[in-house]
Amino acid sequence: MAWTEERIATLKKLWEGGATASQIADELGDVSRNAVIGKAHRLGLKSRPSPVKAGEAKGKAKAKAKVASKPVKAAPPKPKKEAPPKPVEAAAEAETEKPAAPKADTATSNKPQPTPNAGQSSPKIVSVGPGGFLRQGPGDQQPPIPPAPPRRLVPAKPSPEIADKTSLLELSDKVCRWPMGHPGEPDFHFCGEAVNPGFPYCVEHCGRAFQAQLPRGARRPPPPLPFGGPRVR
DNA sequence: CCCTGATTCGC
DNA sequence: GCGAATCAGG
Repeated sequence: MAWTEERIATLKKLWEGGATASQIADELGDVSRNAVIGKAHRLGLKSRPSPVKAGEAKGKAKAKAKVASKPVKAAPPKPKKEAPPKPVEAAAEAETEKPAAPKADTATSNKPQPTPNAGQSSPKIVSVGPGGFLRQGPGDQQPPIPPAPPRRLVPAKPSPEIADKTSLLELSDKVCRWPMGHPGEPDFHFCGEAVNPGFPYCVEHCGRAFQAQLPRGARRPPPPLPFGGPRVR
């Protein structure tokens, strides 16, 4: 199966949405986990919680004589490139909104909701309130954790309600990208609320994704994040 | 063992 | 460019 534009778009969004390579591969179908990873890297997306340390790049590309096609391969000393000390700060993302929107994606950004669809929400997916938990299963993936929470959260008006499920193909800069459920499930979707200006999530999910740094003595006891969130000490 | 992503390298 | 094989950490 070739990598069509759609498949690539799906791969990107699922990858950025926090889905694992296996989940993405399963979602796309007809591709292996390795294919997904390889494609993701070729696309330039990479570096998400990787179990493997980036320390040494295993120069052990030993003799892979398995396929035994090229018997003699002159292996000149490969210059190992050493990454210069580069401070990791993807933090500034929260403020600067970059209009790097896919080509055929921006068209769906402005969609009216003629169907209120009241009382029709999926029973399995609940909107968690502050302090609530949303664990659907052990294999569930994490929402992207913010690298650097802003000091203050800007208040914004909560939208009345957007009952329509937002598919990953309908994501845009304007809607909340918080994943609901997990990829692969039929009703997996994204929040789709109007975003808190300057943030990738709506107001409610900003409250889950970002933890305000409160002055001493006014700390919040339980972090609302399921797990894996930045620990407040 | 299972899982994960990273990397290499023959194709 | 693609992805199986392989590696390495959890």
